[in-house]
Amino acid sequence: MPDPLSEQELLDQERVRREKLTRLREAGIDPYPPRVERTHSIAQARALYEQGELGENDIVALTGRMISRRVMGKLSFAHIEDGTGKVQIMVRRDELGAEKYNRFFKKDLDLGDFIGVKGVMTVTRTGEVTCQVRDVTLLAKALKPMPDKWHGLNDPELRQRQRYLDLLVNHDVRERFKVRAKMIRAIRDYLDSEGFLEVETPILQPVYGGAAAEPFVTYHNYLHQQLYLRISFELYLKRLLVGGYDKVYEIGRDFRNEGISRKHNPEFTQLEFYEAYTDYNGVMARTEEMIAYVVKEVTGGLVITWQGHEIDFTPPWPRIPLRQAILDASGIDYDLYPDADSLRAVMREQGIDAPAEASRGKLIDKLLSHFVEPYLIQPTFLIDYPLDVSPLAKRKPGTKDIVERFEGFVAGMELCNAFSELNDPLDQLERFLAQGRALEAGDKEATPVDMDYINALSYGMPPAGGFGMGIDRFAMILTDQDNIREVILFPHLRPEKREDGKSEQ
RNA sequence: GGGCCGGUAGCUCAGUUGGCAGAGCAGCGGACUUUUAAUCCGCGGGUCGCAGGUUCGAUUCCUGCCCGGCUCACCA
Repeated sequence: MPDPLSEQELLDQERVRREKLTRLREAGIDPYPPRVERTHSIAQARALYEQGELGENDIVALTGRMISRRVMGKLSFAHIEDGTGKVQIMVRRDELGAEKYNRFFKKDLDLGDFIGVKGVMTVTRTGEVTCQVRDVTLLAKALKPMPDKWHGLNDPELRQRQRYLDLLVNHDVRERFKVRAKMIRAIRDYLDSEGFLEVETPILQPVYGGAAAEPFVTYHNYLHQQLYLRISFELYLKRLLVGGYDKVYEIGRDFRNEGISRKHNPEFTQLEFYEAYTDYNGVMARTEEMIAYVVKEVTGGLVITWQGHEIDFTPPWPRIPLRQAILDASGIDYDLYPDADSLRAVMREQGIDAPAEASRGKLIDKLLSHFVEPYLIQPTFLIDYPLDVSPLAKRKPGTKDIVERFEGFVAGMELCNAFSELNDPLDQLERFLAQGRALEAGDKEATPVDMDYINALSYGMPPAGGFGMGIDRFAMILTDQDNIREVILFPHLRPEKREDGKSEQ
């Protein structure tokens, strides 16, 4: 890779900025001074001025990036921006001094530079709150030109790879991640106020489990131990129920070694909570309550717009048995096909892709994703799932192969997944063994047997309901985005290709 | 991996039915004391993704490749 700082590689505009840097240093000005004088954030200064608390004798020191400049001879206007907002500054030659104004302000400063200004707050003839500047200092020089001030940065690849530029220039992106943070804060507020304990469990796990996914594998050099990045928190959180906590939750990162798509990133943020002495019906009610609380906190109401759809989160949400939903949408009643082969046959008759190696549960899941999921725009619970794809869920009484499980769908996406937790250690062991056999038979998403978890269950786990939700997807819904990359600051990207064709990293 | 779309100045984009490569912003020089996408005058800036082919001539047409986006497949 060429040295990004070598003279050879400089663009014309970068070369000019380097020359300014040299001039500044020759004039005894440190372009990256260690100290900053600041009395107010921009938002504070504006607010105080508008409240009449900053008079014409109150000197403020403001800081920010210079994002626009309009030089009109002996008078100039510019805007500076910090993390709280932007404000216009007015710079007069006779207030700054001819030397400093003509050379320093007009020539050596560029758009993108961080500057400090001292002056008084005032309002211009056009009514804009403005800092009338007595002195200007350079806080940090920018050596590269900013993206287009009007059109911003559109190139999707640059926006993801150089997110700092995207954020710098695209204010809606900056706002989006504030909404995301607010959403997560509201989730914590809700769960904390309901008596849940926030915990942290291992990311590096000797045995992975709790979901159907391929893991990332890593290695501890000093223990000579193979480890996996977690694919879920589930088995650790339920150990905490055994330990005596009634309500626990964790918000953190899961890692799944799978494809990237509009709805998938290899590492993603998950919320899981577990609650003793309830079941999936209780969890459904709590889900509605929590989501409604968060939506209201973040947006102010319960109805939002997502990609042109009005979505109403007002509880209660419809609860539809999975079998019924698939029957209504596809005409296929999977109860009539008690094994994978017969179900596969009827699916293929209808021209639906039905892989030979898929289990009955996976085929049902295929029907769900094909016929049902894309159309569930309004919040909807599908309930009662096949047992063979739900190895940690409690069997529904009176059934053989149905479990008490629901998934919540919004905006055509699976948002959350929950069930009555299986707490029968012997049943759990049998299901683990079935998973283990599937894993050995080549199902890469099956999980291995976790004997310590069986051991924990053997000491007794209270009846409980558990819940998992993709935070990123929820953020997509609340920020009106249709690609998960837009709500992850640094989404996973394929390695950047160099000119010689070798990849970096 | 398949299909579709794209890659032209730092940024956002036009354009060439094959004939000197364009605009706005940004930059440089100048004018300008109430602008705010400031304005006005002047200037610089390009491997038109890469390679090959057709042609007197290719940024434009053809082939291959690279890179990216969307989508399908994959994916609980």
